[in-house]
Order: sequence, then structure tokens, then C-alpha cells
Amino acid sequence: MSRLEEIVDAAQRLLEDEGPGAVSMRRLAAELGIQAPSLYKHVDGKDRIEAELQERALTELAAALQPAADLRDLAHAYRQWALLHPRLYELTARRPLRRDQLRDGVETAASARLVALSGGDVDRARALWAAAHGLVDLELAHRFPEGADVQAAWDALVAAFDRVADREDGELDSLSGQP
Amino acid sequence: MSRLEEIVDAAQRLLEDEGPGAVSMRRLAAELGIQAPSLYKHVDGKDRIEAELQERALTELAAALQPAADLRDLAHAYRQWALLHPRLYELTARRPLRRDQLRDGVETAASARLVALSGGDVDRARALWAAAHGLVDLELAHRFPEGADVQAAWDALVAAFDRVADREDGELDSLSGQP
DNA sequence: CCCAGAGGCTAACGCCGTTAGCCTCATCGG
DNA sequence: CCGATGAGGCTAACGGCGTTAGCCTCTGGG
Repeated sequence: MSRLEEIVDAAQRLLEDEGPGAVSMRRLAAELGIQAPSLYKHVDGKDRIEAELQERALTELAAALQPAADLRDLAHAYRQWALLHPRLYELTARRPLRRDQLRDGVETAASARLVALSGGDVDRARALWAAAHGLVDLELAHRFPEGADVQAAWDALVAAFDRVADREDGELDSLSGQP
Repeated sequence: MSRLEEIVDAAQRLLEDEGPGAVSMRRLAAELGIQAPSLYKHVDGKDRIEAELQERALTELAAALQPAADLRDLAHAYRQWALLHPRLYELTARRPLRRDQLRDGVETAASARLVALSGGDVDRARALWAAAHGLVDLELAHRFPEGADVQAAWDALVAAFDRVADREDGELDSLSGQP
């Protein structure tokens, strides 16, 4: 295992266990038993580490969405993954995505299921993605009132998009036996 | 105008003009012609300043949504406001909301139009809010591909929720002549 | 055997938020 | 009119941050 991977591992551990404030170069170095400046022998800077985490998260999220058979499954898987890795999700979603230094296919994989289950309509897929992201983001930021039934909001979301799919069919059929 | 208001004004100016990195206590103080520690004669700390900005933003956003007559209007107003104040929007949306130190009515005002246009269904309102937030958030984070037609995604969103409203009616009528 | 490069190290720079402690006025009660 | 008081400045400092410069040591290949 490369030293860079070890660094990113430690960063992920720190992020998930102690929150974003704990992911400092000094703390990170201490975790590996070295001094902060030594990290720069393996990594450009903190930005790079965060970009690596971002790519990891996208890959994992894509895998988690892969088995979803319908919109309800997809929504559930999306929410579950985010709630399981809240800090990582936030980091991934809020950083601008540097596509130029993303390994090919990562983004495509993450969005494939989404587009497929939106009847191939990329605009609908983006709206659905945004909606799921929004629900997760607001939940993670504790923006819903104390006793709010978040699941009910998810149900309302799935209902809205399911019905659209029901009506504007045709496109769906052409994808049901996946290409 | 109280000194606190001046501070928050300066913070908002700095945030919108130069980004979140520019909003430091030292920079903020310099803007007012004083030294950083003097700020603490008027404010608890940086958190408090951000909370004030958050409340301001919620109030303004509520006002911007107020005149919306239907979902399409609402979606448009939401997006427009966010694109007009991107940094302020991010700050407001990503900070946890401290309801205990929010002036009464601010949150209610911000969500009233949303709930009303969702036929009084609070779950649908939350899903719609989350979807709008998600679209804005992803757009601000440059997460859509270069040439993506973001407006089309908004249209797809409005379509989805409009149709739901069409079908599950009844509730709508009881609110149309607003109480 | 040598020497180059990998991978550590310390010292330091310029930021950050925040605290402690001091000083200077203007205001106002006696 | 005097003196206390409090508002609102100030400097110095602390412990953190990301990052750079420059040095040393060890190890593996020619």
C-alpha cells in the first residue's frame, strides 16, 4: 500500500470519527507517526487529499446505488449511504468537482443508475439527483424541525418522480432491457 | 445604525465581493478602521456574525419568494435569489440553523409560500424545498457538466411536482382562497 | 564503494480566532 | 465641578493552521 493511500486512509478515519476540523496536516501526520511537512513528500497539499477522498466517496456511492431496481430503492440507497458517511458526503458534495483530475469513469458510474431509472432523460435525472442531494444535505445540516418525518419527504419525492415516469412513458421501455 | 449592524454589513460585503476566505476578524476589523480584538466589544465571535448573516438571508429570501403565484414562479424566484447571492446562500444553507437564537417568524415566513403552493402538504413542501435547494447547491458547486442545461432540470422538477398537485387535489382547494 | 534520491527532520512565515489586560475618553450622579 | 464608571478602543500574546526552505540520513543500484 502506497504511502499516499495510507495518508488518505488516515484522513478518512479522522474525518469520519472526529469531523472536518480534525483533518489538519499536523494531526494527519501525527496519525502516521511523522511530522506535518513530511506529508509534502507524498502529496501536493491538503486540497489533493480532499480530492482523493472525494473520488473515493463517489466510487463507493456509485457501488451502493448499483443494485437499485427502482426509484424507491435508489432513493433509499442514496440516503442510507449519506447517513452512514455524513462527513464524507458533505466533503464530496460541497467541493467543486475537478473533473480533469478524476479517474475516468468515476462520475459516469455514479450517475448511470440515476439516468437509467429516469427513463434516460438526463434533465429528469439531474432534477432527481438534486432532489436527493437536497434532502440529504438539509438532513445532515439539521435544517428540518426537530420531529420532522424526513422519510415522508422522501416518499413524497419518489411519488412525484414515479408519477412522471408513469405518464411520460415510452422512453422507459427502450431502456428496460438494459443495453 | 448600531455598530453590530455595521459589522454585519461589512461581513456581507466582504463575503459577497471576495468570498468566504475574506471574512476574517482581522479583515473585517480593518474594513471598519479598527483592530480585530475590538470587534469583541460588539460581538461574541465569528459564529455570531455568521448567524446574523444567516438570518438576514432567510428574511430576504422569504421576501423574494413572497410574490410567487405558482410553483414555476417559486422555483424561478428561489434560483434567482440564490444565483444573485451565491456566497450568502451557501453560508445560510450549510450552517446548522440555531432556531433558539432566530428571531421569531423568520423561518415560518421563509417556508410559508412553499407550504401553501404544495397544497398544505408539509412533506411535499419539504421535498420540493430540498429539490430546489439541491439544484441550487449543485449549480453553485459547479457540479453539473460544463454545458449542462440547468434550466431544463428545473423544468423537469417543476413538472414532477406540478403533476402530483394536479392529481392529489382537494387539499389545494381548501387553501386557494388563502385563510 | 559511492552517490543519488527517497523520506524523514526543524525552523520559520504569515495567516487564523480569541483572550488578557491596559488606556482614554464621554457621560452623569453627587 | 469633580470623580466614578463604562463604552470602546488598543497591544501583546497564545495556540492553531497550511505551507516552504533547507538540512540530514539511510538505502539500494551502478
